[in-house]
Amino acid sequence: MLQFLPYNPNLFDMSSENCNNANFPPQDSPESDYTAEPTNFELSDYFTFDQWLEDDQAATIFGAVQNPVYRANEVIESRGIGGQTEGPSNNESESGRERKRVAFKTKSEIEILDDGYRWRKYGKKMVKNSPNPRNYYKCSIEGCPVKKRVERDREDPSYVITTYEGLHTHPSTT
DNA sequence: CGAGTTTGACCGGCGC
DNA sequence: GCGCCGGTCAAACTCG
Repeated sequence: MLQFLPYNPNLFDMSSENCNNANFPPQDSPESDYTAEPTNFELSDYFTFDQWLEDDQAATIFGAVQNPVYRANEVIESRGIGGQTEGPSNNESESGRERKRVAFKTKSEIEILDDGYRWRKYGKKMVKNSPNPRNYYKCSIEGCPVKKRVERDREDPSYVITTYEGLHTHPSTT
């Protein structure tokens, strides 16, 4: 069962050795590090989460969280999927990179948050069981495979759910 | 004119 | 096989 973790800036401290620590981010919240007890958190159907991202590649994605906009909007939930290798030539080849997926749920009036990258919208769909459309974006940098989905929380439209997939092959544009 | 957006069409996976 | 659904494509369009 997943847990709701109160926002803790240390969670996103990518500059420290935390990135190489197997316990990063913490699986079990140390009592003193959080302002509230973790509570059960029921995910929407939109995402399935298996495990925390553990390697420093996560920093590429989590870098978005270090952006002031995200901090201001209080990241309340973030988890990643361990990538699955696909196709005949599996992992470690430069073309068949491991896929990573990370979702953020942020309280925000606007849906297009500045996360340091440029995005090109390529699709919009109404999804079942939600009154809100889902928007699809690709990173504008040529050759960069990163995509993201943006939609409003079906239960609380004041929240925006952003899902990143893939790893940037370039530094952020800001 | 180039870059980004809009929007209906198209496609593949999945359950029946 | 068929229909549903989520994801992507691409032509037309908008904007600076």
